[in-house]
Amino acid sequence: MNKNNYCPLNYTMTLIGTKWKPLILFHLLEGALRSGVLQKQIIGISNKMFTQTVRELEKDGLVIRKVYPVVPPKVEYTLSERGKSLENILRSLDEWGANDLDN
Amino acid sequence: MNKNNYCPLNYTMTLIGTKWKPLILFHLLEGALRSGVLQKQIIGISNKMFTQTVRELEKDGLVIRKVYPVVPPKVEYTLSERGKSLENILRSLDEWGANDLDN
DNA sequence: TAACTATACTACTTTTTAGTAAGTTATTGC
DNA sequence: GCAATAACTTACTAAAAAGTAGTATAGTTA
Repeated sequence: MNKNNYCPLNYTMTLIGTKWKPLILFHLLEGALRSGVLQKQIIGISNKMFTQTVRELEKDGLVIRKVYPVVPPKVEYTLSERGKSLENILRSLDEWGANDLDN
Repeated sequence: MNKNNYCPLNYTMTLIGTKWKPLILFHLLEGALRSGVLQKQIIGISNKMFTQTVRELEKDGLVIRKVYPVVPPKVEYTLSERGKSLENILRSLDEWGANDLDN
């Protein structure tokens, strides 16, 4: 238990509270995606941040990374069960933003 | 419309996606709080980050800052309607963290 | 008159996050 | 044998977020 965990909300934020994580998880809600396809959907992300972010999500058990041993490489990302359990939150965040933008 | 807004979720994250914002909003769900009381509830926050963060939340219209012209100063923070509309999200994030910590 | 109060501001430093640009891999198809 | 491919990886730089420590305020109370 680190010092950020006295409040569960804070713990949640350490897992998904960065610029790109929620966006990547959100795009994976629709199902598995090849690395390159997913990356193209995340407009504005650099190659470095994409790889770094999905790897962190993998390390935290929110996404599953499946590598096919072919050349050129093929890698697919899917949400884990733990990742899927964020679905309501991710959709709520998106909906809130959509409503708020309407004013 | 800036470049982060192509997805509403991303827009939401620019409003509340920092270390302390969700935590401060969460603690205000219970009602108005004096500045010092609120700050003491946010364990680990520095004085600077507290002031800076509530002021940003005020600027974004998520909290209301009420100043009483007395000495020593008295300042109260409340959620605005816009801030209150985040209630479900904030509680969901907290609940998700609580469940996840249980494994 | 000096300490105390609650709130905030400032300058400065450190830490974290993000971006750029180039290189690596191993096989295929020309 | 050389370019094209998809998915990284690395070194370096830049920008954003957060932390530390000190200062300001102006009435009230000892």
